Amino acid sequence: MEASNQKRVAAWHVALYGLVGGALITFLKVIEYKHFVHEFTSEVYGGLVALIFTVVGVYLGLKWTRAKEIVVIKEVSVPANGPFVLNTEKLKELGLTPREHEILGLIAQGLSNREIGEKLFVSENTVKTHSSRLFEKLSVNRRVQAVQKAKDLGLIP
Amino acid sequence: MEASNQKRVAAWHVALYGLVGGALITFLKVIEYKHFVHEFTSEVYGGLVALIFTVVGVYLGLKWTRAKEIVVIKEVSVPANGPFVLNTEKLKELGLTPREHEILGLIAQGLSNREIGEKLFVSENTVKTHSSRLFEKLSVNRRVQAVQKAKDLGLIP
DNA sequence: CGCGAAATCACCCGAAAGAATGACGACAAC
DNA sequence: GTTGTCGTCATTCTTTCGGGTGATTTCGCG
Repeated sequence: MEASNQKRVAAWHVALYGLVGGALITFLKVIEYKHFVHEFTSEVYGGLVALIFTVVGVYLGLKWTRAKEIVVIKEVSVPANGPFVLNTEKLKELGLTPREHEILGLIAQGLSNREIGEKLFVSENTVKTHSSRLFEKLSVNRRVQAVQKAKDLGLIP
Repeated sequence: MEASNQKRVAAWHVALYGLVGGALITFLKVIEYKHFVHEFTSEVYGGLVALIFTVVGVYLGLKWTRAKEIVVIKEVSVPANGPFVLNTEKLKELGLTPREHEILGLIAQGLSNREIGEKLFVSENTVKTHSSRLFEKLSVNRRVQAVQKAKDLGLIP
């Protein structure tokens, strides 16, 4: 869509250029028949034509490349919601072990300790131990708070 | 640094343009003295000059704006981070009462039932009743699940 | 080899949460 | 006036959580 649009614009400008050129040639012919050119030297005449067409050329060049400028956009965003990048620094800073981090993710999915235990093939008691240490490291005392804080810190999606 | 560099380039091109223009005028004078122009009509002569200077103009226009392209870059980001709009339809669809919705928000903030009761000046039992009905309407049975689902549905920020 | 970190599991206990049920007052709608 | 919804509160009971303590195994590092 972008490319075809550009092509259409270019074609339009070419046509415009042809029309302007034709009009100018006609104009030259007219002033010639009116003996306008005989009052000046061919030097001045050539200079006039050169000036006019240079202006036209520069104008067209600007016009064309102006369309190019728009296309040259560049992404420079930061706060956006990317696919999610884990905050490894915070992870280390808090001293979360891989297992604790894993369980944190499962807690965030709304699973109970028992369900987590079944999913990981460990006892519910083990899950409770992990989550306890997890809460301690996150300085929270409820799982909802843990989830909220973990999301803020970029530990979970 | 970027700006001064651009200025220097522009000045250079202006000078170049002047030199080329002078050279062409000299060229025209030479061919005139050699009776070159007398072999053609002034139309053809003007057309030639027009063609040459148009090409020069377009070239210069492209050259100038090509430098501009680099300047135009940056900007444009697509964070799509809306401030949060409440999904009123889902709210009605689920039949959540204002009170239930309010408590849902407090649950999402990690508050316990008791804390919510104190905040709203009602008994903890009332909070439990509300949250029970809330879970029923959301088809969940744990508060973390409720928070997760509510966020997905756009019921809370 | 000893030492520490990590993971595992167990037991206890109190608090919180969840499910179920019943009840009462206010208020709008029919 | 009857009906229905909403908010309020209570009681009972079960499950889940969270905190605390202790123990075992495994693994890597010095």
